[in-house]
Amino acid sequence: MAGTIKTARFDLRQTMECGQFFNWLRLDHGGRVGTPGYRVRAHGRVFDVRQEGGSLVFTGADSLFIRSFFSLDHDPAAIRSSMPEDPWLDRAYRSFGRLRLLRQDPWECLVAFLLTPVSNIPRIQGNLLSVFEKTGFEPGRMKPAALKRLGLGFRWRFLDSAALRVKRLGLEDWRKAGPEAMDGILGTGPKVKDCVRLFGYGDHASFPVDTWIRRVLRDLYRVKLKDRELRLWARERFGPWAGYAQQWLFAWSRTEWKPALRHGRGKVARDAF
DNA sequence: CGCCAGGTGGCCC
DNA sequence: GGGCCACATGGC
Repeated sequence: MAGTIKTARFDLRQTMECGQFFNWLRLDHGGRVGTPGYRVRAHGRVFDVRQEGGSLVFTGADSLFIRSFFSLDHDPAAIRSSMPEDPWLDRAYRSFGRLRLLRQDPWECLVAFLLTPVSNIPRIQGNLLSVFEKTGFEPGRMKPAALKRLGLGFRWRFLDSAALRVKRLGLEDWRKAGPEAMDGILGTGPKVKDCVRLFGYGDHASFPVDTWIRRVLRDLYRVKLKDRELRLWARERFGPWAGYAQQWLFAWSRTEWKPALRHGRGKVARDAF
């Protein structure tokens, strides 16, 4: 299974590396000209994909799956237009407006985001790879003793709790039960749940508030609200596609705002932008 | 080599 | 409900 799909306003690298999804490896392209490719593990499959100009080139999956996984039916320009005028959003959109929110599998997505609390993206990615190699993401193979040896820190308990819960229902029924099936699983606070709603269940109005989004809204938008209200404020402001705004702002703040903060002797927080 | 990291749960008041 | 704090390690 291989193929090519023409795309518009799509950037594979932004999509893979913006922080919504961790289950990929960059393929060494041996010095060839062109964008680096990725080996992707998602929905229990493995496929390779790279971008050549306006086209997505893939092997190991069929085009229907690729269209769905990469949300090629979404229209970023229309999504941006559905939101209000906003200089900060403009900035973020200018840099990351070609990413697409992926359609991830809810269970794989939950496993990944249970590894995120007080961690960092390189580590999350490494941890996720270890978990896959050890368990194949099968709840039945997620034994405490095995999880403890993977360098997950305190997060091994979260996976253990999730695996226990899912084993009780069965993976298929658990998936079909929707986001409420996360209730009672250790480690699923508001942030993790919002991420799984957004990235795993396709709830595009969801707006996860993490440390970077919190800073952006506080220091740049000058919104002084608690996290709980911030989520609603953002949903209200950005509308049914608020999840895209979240991802644009998140990716931008980490890659462009954060470095400027570090070099700015502490005071460029807002005015320099 | 300290500091910090896509938070959360369990206390205390 | 709000304000602490430990949580277990690795990345930089």
